[in-house]
Amino acid sequence: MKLGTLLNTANEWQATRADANTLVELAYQTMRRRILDNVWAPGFRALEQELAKLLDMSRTPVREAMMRLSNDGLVEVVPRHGMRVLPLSAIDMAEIYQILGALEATAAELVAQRRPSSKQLAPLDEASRAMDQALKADDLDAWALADERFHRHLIELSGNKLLAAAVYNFWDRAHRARMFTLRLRPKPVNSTREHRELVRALRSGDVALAREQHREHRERNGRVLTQILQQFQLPSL
Amino acid sequence: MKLGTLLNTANEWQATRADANTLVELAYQTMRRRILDNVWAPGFRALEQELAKLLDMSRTPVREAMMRLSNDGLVEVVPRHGMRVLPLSAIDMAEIYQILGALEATAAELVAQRRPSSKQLAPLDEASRAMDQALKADDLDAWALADERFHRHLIELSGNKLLAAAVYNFWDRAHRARMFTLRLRPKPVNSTREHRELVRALRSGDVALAREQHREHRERNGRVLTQILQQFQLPSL
DNA sequence: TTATTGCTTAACGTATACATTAACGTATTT
DNA sequence: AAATACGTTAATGTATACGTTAAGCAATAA
Repeated sequence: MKLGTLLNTANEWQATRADANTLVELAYQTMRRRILDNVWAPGFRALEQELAKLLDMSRTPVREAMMRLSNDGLVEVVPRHGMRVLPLSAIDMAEIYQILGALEATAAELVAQRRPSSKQLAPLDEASRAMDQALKADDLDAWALADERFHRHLIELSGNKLLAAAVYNFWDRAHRARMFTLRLRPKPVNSTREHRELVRALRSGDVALAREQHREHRERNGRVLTQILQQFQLPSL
Repeated sequence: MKLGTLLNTANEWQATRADANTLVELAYQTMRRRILDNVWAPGFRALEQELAKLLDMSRTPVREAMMRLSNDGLVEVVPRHGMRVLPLSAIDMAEIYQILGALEATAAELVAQRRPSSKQLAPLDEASRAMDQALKADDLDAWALADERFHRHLIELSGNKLLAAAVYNFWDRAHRARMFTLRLRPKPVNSTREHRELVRALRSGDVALAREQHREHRERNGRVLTQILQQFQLPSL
């Protein structure tokens, strides 16, 4: 309780976002989810008015939500053509994974610098185990969830809030492509090993190693994804 | 004509932002400039209505502009207290420079990978020369401009547009602190040398060296800045 | 047939009216 | 005197009306 209070006073404005029962928030979350879940596939178009009717509100909150999605890089808004869910080109994916490589590697470095306790690293181990299990059970969705859990916890451990926010933003952009290619690429049998190696580097406080390991991890990831996108000629994924 | 048309169809929406004579754009640019130039210092507060009157427009475009500034991390919007220009804590600065270190180092790496021609690197040399000159003339403002030119060109050379956009965003956030500390810190006599060394690494295509050099360059930068902020106890800069 | 011009109208940008919320002061109670 | 409850009101959130713009089409001229 005490802790919660303290955290809230620190940045209460963030709280006003996620939960706030404002219509803008509702519109934003709804539309974002539909895009990420590919219910509104890339190329999907809609006008302010239609969306307003669909969401049962007026154009104003829809507009604001559209602006936020546009800022997130999920849609583009063209003056008389409404909003259009952006396709994800292979080029975009390559760019995004370069960025993620840079940011997450830095996060790993920061974690290693902090000499994390075993307790702090436990969730990473847990996630690694879950990934293994999911892979054995051939449950790729569970694998993806555990993978995300691993990376999310790593980012949080870095302590750099702005970095975390930036990373999450780029994750969002890549999310659809990741899900789409999940079943098209070779089984991620090496991923778990790479994660375990990273944890070892973190535990030993080997800053440079942690950084490089994660950098390469993400770079490999990006290459695989990009190649698949190109292979499948998914011009408008 | 033909050419223009073709270019427009490619990404006309980008054009609609920078120039578009829309009131939102006007409000956004005006307010952003005032914040970056410290006309509206950190802690400055204003209500939608006041701003609307000030900018001679209605609340609607002001609202949208405020939202964009909030997304940029320049202001926060608290429901019944209007907009408040955010202070820049030493912690924020440290976080930002960690991010910039990661992103710009990756940019340097990408440039080195591309084996840039002398012609492509020329603007970097020019900027370095201008920095030297400015330093000799004791013109810190000119120095800062040349420094920014150098870094901007480097980023552009990387070819990663998303990375560039991300970097520019974080530059904006750090801008006020940079300007503020420009005259409080020791003269950046080493900066030019560091830039020249980086250019050498780029020219020779030494990917790892380029990356590390830029990383450390930004990290030193960040440390200096952060220390000054702490020293001067600028709790609400 | 093809290019150009003007008209129609859908969509949006902006203003404004209205509803909702919470901050603040006041009064009442203990 | 302190605390709490309540009403007032300022500020925001949302809806809607209105004027402007440009996309698309049709008609006309080359």
